[in-house]
Amino acid sequence: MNEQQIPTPTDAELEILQALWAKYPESVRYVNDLINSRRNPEQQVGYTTTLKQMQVMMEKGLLTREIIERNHLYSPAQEQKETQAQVVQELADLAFEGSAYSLVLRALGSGQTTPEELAKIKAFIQEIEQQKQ
Amino acid sequence: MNEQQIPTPTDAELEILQALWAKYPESVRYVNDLINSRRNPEQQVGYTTTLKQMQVMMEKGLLTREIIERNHLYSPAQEQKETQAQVVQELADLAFEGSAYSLVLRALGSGQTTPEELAKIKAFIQEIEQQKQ
DNA sequence: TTGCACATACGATAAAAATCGTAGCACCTT
DNA sequence: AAGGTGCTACGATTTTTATCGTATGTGCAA
Repeated sequence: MNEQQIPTPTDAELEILQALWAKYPESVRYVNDLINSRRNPEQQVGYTTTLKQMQVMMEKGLLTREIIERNHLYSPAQEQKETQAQVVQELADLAFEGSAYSLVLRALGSGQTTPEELAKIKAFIQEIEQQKQ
Repeated sequence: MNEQQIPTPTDAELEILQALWAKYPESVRYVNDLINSRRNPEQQVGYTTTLKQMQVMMEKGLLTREIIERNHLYSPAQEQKETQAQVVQELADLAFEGSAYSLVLRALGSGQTTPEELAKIKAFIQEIEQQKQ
């Protein structure tokens, strides 16, 4: 029985994945430091917490591990874009009646996108439209 | 001390909100039925579960309630678009390094958007660009 | 007026997610 | 060789989220 299916990550797991997508393979120490550098002083998380989290993630199939000269180095099991597609789909189902379209509209509506980004998005849409025909 | 801040909804709470955005004010029964109609037979949820959930949501400030002729009718406390903007932002932070832009790209990349929707998105971007200058 | 049929309130429990404490091992430094 | 430093393993606990059982109330139909 090949356990093919990878569960979609929880919030804390996404935080860890984000650290690893930026650079991998990497150590627990690296991930823990990076995470804490982005958190308020009040909600820093202990090293063993991150360690345990990553061990669990390995069991779930979210991470892989290699041991090089006694160092444990972890990597994401899926590519960033796969996981991202997964979580976007999930959010669309949960809060946008399954429509990626209205999710996009909402994201654009936030006004946080720069003119350059808007231009790139338009270009990307052009591309898709080209392909489709 | 005016408790202004509304917490971002959990998954189960979003499911309930989605039911109410479609039509409100409405009863617990309505919400429970609608939710179950969208779920597999195995994971149907009991009436009291939904009831409890909605009572908690009221305490959190996510829902409001009015009592009309002994019927308890609930409504979302926030507009749909506000909550949606909130959860999109949260997901962007968690899985897209805070960038709504790359979230949009990923959502578009899923290939689930129809040509019509793509056209509308382009039009919407035009609008934003107009406003900005 | 008895007793369903349905509704709410609320405590309890279950399940899932997140955090931490402690033990134990290896290596370095003195 | 003794102690310090830094790591992993792993059980336990805490916190949050989700689900449910039971008690109780009210109107309506037989």
